[in-house]
Amino acid sequence: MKYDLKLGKEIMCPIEYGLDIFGGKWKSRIICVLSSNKVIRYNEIKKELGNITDAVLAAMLKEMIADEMIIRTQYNEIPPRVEYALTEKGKSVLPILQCICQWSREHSAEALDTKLPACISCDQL
Amino acid sequence: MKYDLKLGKEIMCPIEYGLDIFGGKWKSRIICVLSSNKVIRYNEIKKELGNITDAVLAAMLKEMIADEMIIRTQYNEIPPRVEYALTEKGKSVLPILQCICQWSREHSAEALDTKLPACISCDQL
DNA sequence: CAGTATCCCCGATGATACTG
DNA sequence: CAGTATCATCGGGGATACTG
Repeated sequence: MKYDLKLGKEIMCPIEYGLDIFGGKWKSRIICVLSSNKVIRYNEIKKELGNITDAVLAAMLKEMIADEMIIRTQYNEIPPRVEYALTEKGKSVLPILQCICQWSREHSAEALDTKLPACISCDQL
Repeated sequence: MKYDLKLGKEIMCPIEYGLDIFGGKWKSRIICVLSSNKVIRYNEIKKELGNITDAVLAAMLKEMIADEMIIRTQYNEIPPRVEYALTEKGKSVLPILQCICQWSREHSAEALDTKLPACISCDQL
């Protein structure tokens, strides 16, 4: 959901804003990965996420930069080096992700016959 | 995301489970509406949500029943009367929604030039 | 290495009509 | 009243190829 900052369109309810920030298939995972690495390079993120494509990863990172959830630091070397890290705003969602994670663990066992698997990313929260 | 209970497929990470439960465009709103009405009828939910269509509302309610987030009570009267209410599991996500709501209010002002609007549903949390 | 550029697919959501 | 049935749409996400 694009709430174009400049145009100030798409007035949204608070929960929508939150879900736009860390919802979707990848953003929460990216936050998790960044949370356990002070700084991390593009290809390391990609490796940790396993099966994300470049197009999607690049798009997610771009949105998250615009949302001020992460910062991108580019070193003009050859080969290029770019590092990503959580901003303070980014770090501030970690407790929420932990809450969701804990809630899910507590309530999924009843619903699913199986327990939720350990999650490489969430478990490092 | 359908994690068919019977087939037990789609093993997911905890955060995914949570986002499946209350993520998406409508579920969190439905939970909010139900949280401020002990019981509420189908058309009342629809009215409160404003612009949801029957097809989508019915689908959401069905999923949420399957997830054991809400209960449906049907009275065999004419005209039909059906009431919905949050289960204990459903109520247990309210603190999380509140967290998200509060976090959004605290952090959106910087990003958006405008404050997030009061939200009929969230504000009753 | 860290991405862009394209093209494509599918599932979530919406519109509309109909019914027990 | 409380839905179901169909069809249409839209965009998030994916596949692949290419590049400074």
